[in-house]
Amino acid sequence: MELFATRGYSSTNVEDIAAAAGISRRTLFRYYPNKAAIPWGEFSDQIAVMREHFVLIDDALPLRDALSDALVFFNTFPASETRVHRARMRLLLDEPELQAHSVLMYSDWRAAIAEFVAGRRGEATIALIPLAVAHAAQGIAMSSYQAWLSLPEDEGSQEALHGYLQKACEILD
Amino acid sequence: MELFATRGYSSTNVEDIAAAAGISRRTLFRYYPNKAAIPWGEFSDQIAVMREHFVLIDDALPLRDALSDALVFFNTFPASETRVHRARMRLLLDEPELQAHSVLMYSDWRAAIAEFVAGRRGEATIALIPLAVAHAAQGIAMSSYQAWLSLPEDEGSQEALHGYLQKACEILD
DNA sequence: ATCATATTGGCACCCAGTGCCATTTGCAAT
DNA sequence: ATTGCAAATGGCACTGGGTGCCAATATGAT
Repeated sequence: MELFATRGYSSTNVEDIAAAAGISRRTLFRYYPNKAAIPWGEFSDQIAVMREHFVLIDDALPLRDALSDALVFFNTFPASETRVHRARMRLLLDEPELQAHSVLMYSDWRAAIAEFVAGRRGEATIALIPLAVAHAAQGIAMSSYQAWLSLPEDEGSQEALHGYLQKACEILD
Repeated sequence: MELFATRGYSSTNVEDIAAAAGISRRTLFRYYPNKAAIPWGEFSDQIAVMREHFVLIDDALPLRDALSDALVFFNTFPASETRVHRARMRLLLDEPELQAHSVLMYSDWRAAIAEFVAGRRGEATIALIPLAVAHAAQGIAMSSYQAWLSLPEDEGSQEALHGYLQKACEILD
């Protein structure tokens, strides 16, 4: 992340990242499937946490509100990490190659959403509406982050992000 | 498209595509910014058509219905092209690298949607809700295509696709 | 026919990603 | 401590996408 922050993503080659990490290039590619996965870090591990959260949600809560809660929950982090989180998300949203890979990185995340929606509606996970809602949820997250990151650094609190997420959820029926 | 269909996307190298097109590799990269852009073809040209369509939409029509109409309109094609269209879309949705690039390819398309939504709401194009709706619209399109492509070939009519698009639009408020 | 300009192609190069195999490391059993 | 084995690591060579540079070729107006 330091290298990316100083030199930019595209002009930092994997060779240098490996050197900075004290491992060989070959070994780096055993930990990360590709360069784009590096700034995403441990993202996929967090999905399990979101899945657990879905189990606890009250069945009486309308779907839209449940999703809103889940999005807020998933995007909650220690306040002390706000700055680094903003830096990482800015990188992920600004760099075209990383933006492209987001759809793959979010794949399991969307599956978790689709699973929840499907359960609510008594449909298959791969049914039209669950898939569409999952995609829309990703869109809500991405546009909320875009709005949040365009805020000046000192206004980019976690609460502001949560506000955007809740607001953007209003596009759902 | 023939090469991709027979050998698959990833095991077709640009060298062979250029040879099949009767041009050099170097020249190919002057027409397409990268390999992934090749199967997308003239996609970006079609966005202007969608923009024109938005101008003609009745202001009284609720936003959701207007978007539904626009999606149906944008995904209308001569019935004779159904098979090739399905083949191309299957390629675009199945191949991970192409899936990843879809978010970049759809970028201008989303901008057109956001612009329309922003106009309706009297907001900026880059405001939260227009961006979120645009992302959601892309999700609606993608999940509709996924559903459509999982239909047996002889049931995958254009009307079926339009039905999915309209149905998926119901997730919007 | 001439000349300016745009298009093309060839070449060399950088970099991401991978298969293969040798080497090293960590760790268990004795 | 020593042996032995499996996992992790590193080196190397190779494929393939993408680009800068410059020469060659085609295009089209005068």
